[in-house]
Amino acid sequence: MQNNCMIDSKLKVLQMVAQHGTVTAAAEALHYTPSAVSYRVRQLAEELGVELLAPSGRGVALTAAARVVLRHAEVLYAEAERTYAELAATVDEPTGLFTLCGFSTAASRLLPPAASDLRERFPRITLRVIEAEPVRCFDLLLSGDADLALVTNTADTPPASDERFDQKPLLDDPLDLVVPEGHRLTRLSEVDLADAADEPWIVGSPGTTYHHLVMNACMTAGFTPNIAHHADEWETGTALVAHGFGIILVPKLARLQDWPVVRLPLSGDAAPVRRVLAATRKGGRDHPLVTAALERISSSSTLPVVRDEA
Amino acid sequence: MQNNCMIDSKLKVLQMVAQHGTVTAAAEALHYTPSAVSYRVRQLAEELGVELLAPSGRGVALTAAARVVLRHAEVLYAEAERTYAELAATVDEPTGLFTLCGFSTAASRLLPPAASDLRERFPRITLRVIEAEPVRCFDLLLSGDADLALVTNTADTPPASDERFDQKPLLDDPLDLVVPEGHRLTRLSEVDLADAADEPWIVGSPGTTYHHLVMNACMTAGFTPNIAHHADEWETGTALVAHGFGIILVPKLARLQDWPVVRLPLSGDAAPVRRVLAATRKGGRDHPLVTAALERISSSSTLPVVRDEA
DNA sequence: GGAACCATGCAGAATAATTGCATGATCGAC
DNA sequence: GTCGATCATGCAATTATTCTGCATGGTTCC
Repeated sequence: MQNNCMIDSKLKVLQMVAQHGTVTAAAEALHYTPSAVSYRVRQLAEELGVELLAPSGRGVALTAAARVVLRHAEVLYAEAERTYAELAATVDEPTGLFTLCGFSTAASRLLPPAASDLRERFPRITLRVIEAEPVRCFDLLLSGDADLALVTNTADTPPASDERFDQKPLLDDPLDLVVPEGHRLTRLSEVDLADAADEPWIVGSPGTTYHHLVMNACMTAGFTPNIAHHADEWETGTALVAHGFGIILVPKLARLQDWPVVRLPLSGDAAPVRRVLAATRKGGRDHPLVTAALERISSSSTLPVVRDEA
Repeated sequence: MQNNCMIDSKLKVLQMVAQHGTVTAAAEALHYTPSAVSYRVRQLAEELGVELLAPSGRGVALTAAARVVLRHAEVLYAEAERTYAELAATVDEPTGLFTLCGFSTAASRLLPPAASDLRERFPRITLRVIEAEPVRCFDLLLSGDADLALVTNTADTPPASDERFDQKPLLDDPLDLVVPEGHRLTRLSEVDLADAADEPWIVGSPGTTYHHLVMNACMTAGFTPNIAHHADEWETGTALVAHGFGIILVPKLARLQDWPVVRLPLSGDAAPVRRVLAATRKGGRDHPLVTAALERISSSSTLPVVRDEA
């Protein structure tokens, strides 16, 4: 996808200062130096005839005028994205760089086939895949370093109402229960999450998305899990399970190493899922490369596709 | 008012090429050289990854992609204008240059008092008034050389649907009949346009707005005028009237030199008017300086104000 | 066929943006 | 309090970008 021509880059600088809170952090995100950022914001402020930044502590704070500008900037960027999308749709052979990003599992299981498919259908596009946490995915979208992101919702993730992004539910990734081989639950024909209420649990570190996900799932199923261990990677968790330290929940999308464990699909209404969202910059959802990528991901996935119109 | 920051100036260049048809004319309007315009358009095209201009005869023609870009550019500019307006409304003391323009009569009768009033209310604003034909007024708005224009509708004027402009009816300027002193019509207590059906008429040159205006008025009143002479300036027309060559219609707003003529207000339903419109760039209508200027013009005018919401 | 007009490319000039450091100011820790 | 860390900004030098002036090649009109 092309970079932001159309909108003056000074606005992007201001937006980055707003996003990252400090001039220095904005500079880092833009691959600039702090003094360049400072200079450009000052310049924008002069051209607009208003103050945009005010010193606050050792950093800066946005003025009311800056917030006005940023609110309108969202509209501008969305319109620019729609333009790029429309142009790409009218051109026979889109050209340029298209970057997909997504959290670990998505990056390993969903993005490579989609990218490969796109490369075949649009040979003149250079494709790039970045594995990044959801929060960083949104940063990548905003800075133009990525064009489509697969994310899950976390507490740090922008809300759906954020006018800078489009977030569309893409598919639901159900969670499987992983138990050691020969575990009592493997003898049941159908396993419900509540069946595992008395087991020792292995969850993510407090505060992580995975921790919340498991906790919420258990609460919904009607019990508070007995937390025996913490593990933040599937590999670690699976190893603990294999050695009989407890059980874990893993998304279907996640591939596990070869351990003596059994993956049990969960049934019942409370069967927990991890919802995968497709995020773009506002206005970029209809870009032909975006729709092609999402189509491919939806159609090739064995997971339930969310047919919701966000 | 501030110049166009926010939107990349390359878009303005493309818009100017579209508006003026040739690279050379666009360059002139932007105070650039043709090669600079050519360079910038090429650059925009490269950044967007599309062709924007194609050679056509000895000039250039816009591609479909260029038209797509321009359609979106209209939205961008409108949003930028709304931003400027909102910023100016939040700032206690607007600063900068504010330019009013209008056709001759408006420039001499309506703009000076409005400008004077603005200068008093906004001392830090530099005011500028430009007298220009309606068509050029729109060019001035587009190029940012003017911020508010008083125009009348002509055949060359952009239609109300043009998304680059806001055109709001401001006031109706009724046309008076000008006859020599002692003319038979001066003895009537009320004069209808139809009463002048048999007089020799002095109108503008064919094709001018004034010509159309008079012709339409007469047609509406139910007669085809007997055109004896053509005069494009009030001064000339009045002189001809004074010497008994015929009669003319002049807008109430127009001041006439001291000739032995009588101005007769017209009554009746068919009483012709010249509608004065206030034009701004799209989105600029709510700028505090614009609203202040229009308020002043409306309130100080003895002419019927159009209370229409355009 | 020639003159006028138009767009574009290129080298050099003018302009603008960016860096690298130095300064001053604030905050937290000890 | 004082020191070190963090942050923003200003300035001079460097670097990148943009613009001009002219030359070229194509097109139209007379």
